[in-house]
Amino acid sequence: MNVDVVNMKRGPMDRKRAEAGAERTDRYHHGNLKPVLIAVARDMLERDGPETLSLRAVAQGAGVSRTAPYNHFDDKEALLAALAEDGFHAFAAAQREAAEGVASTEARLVALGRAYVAFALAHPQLYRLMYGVGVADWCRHPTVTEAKRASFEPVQTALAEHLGPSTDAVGLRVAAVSAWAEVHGLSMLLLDGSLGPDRDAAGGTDALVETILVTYVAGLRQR
Amino acid sequence: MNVDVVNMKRGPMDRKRAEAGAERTDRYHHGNLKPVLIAVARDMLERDGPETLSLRAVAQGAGVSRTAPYNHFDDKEALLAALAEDGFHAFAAAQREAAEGVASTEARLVALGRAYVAFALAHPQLYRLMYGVGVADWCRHPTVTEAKRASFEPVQTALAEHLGPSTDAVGLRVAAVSAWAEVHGLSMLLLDGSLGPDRDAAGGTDALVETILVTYVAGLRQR
DNA sequence: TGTACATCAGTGAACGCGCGTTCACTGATGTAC
DNA sequence: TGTACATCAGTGAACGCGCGTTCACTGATGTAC
Repeated sequence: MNVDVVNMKRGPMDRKRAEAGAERTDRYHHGNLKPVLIAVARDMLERDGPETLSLRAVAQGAGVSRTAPYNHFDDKEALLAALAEDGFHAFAAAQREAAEGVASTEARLVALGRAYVAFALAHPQLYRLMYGVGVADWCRHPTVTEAKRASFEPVQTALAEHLGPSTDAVGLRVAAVSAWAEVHGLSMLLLDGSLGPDRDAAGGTDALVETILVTYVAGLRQR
Repeated sequence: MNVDVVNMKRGPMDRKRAEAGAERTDRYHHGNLKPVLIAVARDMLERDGPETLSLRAVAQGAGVSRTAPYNHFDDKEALLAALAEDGFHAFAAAQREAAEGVASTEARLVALGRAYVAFALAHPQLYRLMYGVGVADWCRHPTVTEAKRASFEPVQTALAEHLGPSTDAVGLRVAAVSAWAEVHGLSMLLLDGSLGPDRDAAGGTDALVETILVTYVAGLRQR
């Protein structure tokens, strides 16, 4: 929990106008509620999962009345959408960072895969939300879909380089879907506990992931 | 909806003891409630998804009081577990059927993958439930875990044959996890709508799946 | 064959809960003059 | 600089709902004698 952020409210802080960088928050108008709601929701999401996250609990966690969030989000789904969108942006940043400065395309693809699974394992419930668990549809929130699409540019670039210009657009797209399926499937199986015994048998999660990624990438050229 | 099954109850049927094969059901003791609950729940699951399936609605759908299900299931999760377990048995049967009589190991692996994705697409919400959506844990229901494990025997056998005796137990296990991740990831991405544009670009869902499977299996030998 | 009785598998009422959301409101803020 | 006023962003009460589950009960069944 972002206890610090939450406790800023109602604290015995100065009643003067905020200095630059030091917001006062113990007032009727919170002044900073939207990001606080998102931060609290993100923490609660990881604790409870998207299926049972409740808007009322988020409001309470932010120290605000149950209805205050409606000044910032149309409804509960809009808050979930904001979480998912932020999630894809953070994921995209992690992907870019993983690819940075890795010259060999094989090594870059493996690094991207490693970062992919690491992100899912670090934020399990956020990852599930990003892929639609607990939400009927992201259709009403095209910004989520767009953020998702954008987050795949690093791997698409790496794949295009790796496969070379002889691979046409459709072939590239199919290869990207296949790679996506591999890491997404592996992440989901790790998250839902399907691979309990296999993690140990293969010498730990990292080793299992590494072996699978290296083997997968090695198999890419032969087509 | 299994309307026939449901409507059997309270119908103007004979009040005599059931003849073989013709159950009378319009009586205080339903006599057939457990399988009817499961059938109704399966239909409602596909309509509503595991997140929002309600035990009360299932009871009502079976034409029975809200509390009647508690004579057959400890709680809601036990009913969901029964659905998931049945799901894995049906999945296992589909896998065995797909593998049957296909001599070449490459073709058999592709056929198993095709049947895998086809099962997920045919029963999207059941498939999601089988992989833990809407349920905290299958730990309390080891029969589900066992049914899941057993359903992977066909692909494990095929993989062992395909890779040959030079592959050790751990290598085989890792290869199985990788293949599982590929088809599971592909299925989930298809189900959650992530591949909307890609289905068309690749010439339809079947073509996309086929290309990915063939390419994946072709890459298996080179390691 | 008849009867007592334990057991099974239903019933309806009720408990207690948390949920998303609407509503009329009000305190605080910032701006125009 | 002071003041009127529109707007913003909170409040608390309430609505209406569906949920899982418990409880005391009762009708139906099947079995032992």
